[in-house]
Amino acid sequence: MDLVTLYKCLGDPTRLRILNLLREGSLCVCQLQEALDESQVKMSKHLGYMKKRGLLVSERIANWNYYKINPVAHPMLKANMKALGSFAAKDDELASDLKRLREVKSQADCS
Amino acid sequence: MDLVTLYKCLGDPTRLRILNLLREGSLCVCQLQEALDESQVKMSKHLGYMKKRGLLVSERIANWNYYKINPVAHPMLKANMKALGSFAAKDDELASDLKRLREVKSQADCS
DNA sequence: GAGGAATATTCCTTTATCGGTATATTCTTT
DNA sequence: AAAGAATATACCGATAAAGGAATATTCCTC
Repeated sequence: MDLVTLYKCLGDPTRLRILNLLREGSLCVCQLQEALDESQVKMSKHLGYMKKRGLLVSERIANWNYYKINPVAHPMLKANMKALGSFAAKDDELASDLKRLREVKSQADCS
Repeated sequence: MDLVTLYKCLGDPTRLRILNLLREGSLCVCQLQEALDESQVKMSKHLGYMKKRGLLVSERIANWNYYKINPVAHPMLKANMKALGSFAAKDDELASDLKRLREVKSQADCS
């Protein structure tokens, strides 16, 4: 995966919000959808976009598709994800996304 | 300047090549143009794109317009520029861009 | 195998991006 | 003021992105 592709993936607000949540580990589409309060299509498309470019990997378990950051993705991704963490603390939207994710997770499991 | 905008700026091959050279400090359009062997319009447009978004600042001196990285740009930019440095050492194109820049600089001054 | 849930894909429209050609602007020099 | 150099802008065409609506796929359960 080349650097330009990596930055293109990062250069979209929805994808940044998704990646912010994926710092927490593997998540399925509906969890992301709920936490970000966005449409299913939008989620699926952005996840597909990043997977296609090697940023994410997915694993299907029953009806659910779990996405996570590709552990062998570009090293620059890890650095930016880490920086995103400290940025998220100061950013209202990213912070409340995380908060909502925790609520979503604490509710009934996807299964 | 927001994070998404920053990443959009980084998500283009020509702009990454420009930024790689601007790590060396302030450069005028014709120096960049020569070092990257690209058209004047292309250079000017990408520089304008980044300036408009707060990534670069410029200073006109006589006929020449010198661009440099905005010292007060997003902190994430600095981190990525630094990382770009180590990446450039391994990347053929970025490395030869730097080489050519040094040739350009060693030649007659712009003035 | 029929129905339902989770997800992906197709089609469409709108908007952004990129690069080129041609032209304009700005500044310097004569 | 005219010419030339360095740079910017306007306009155009091609391509990519982004999101919505509708539909398809996949897998589970009954």
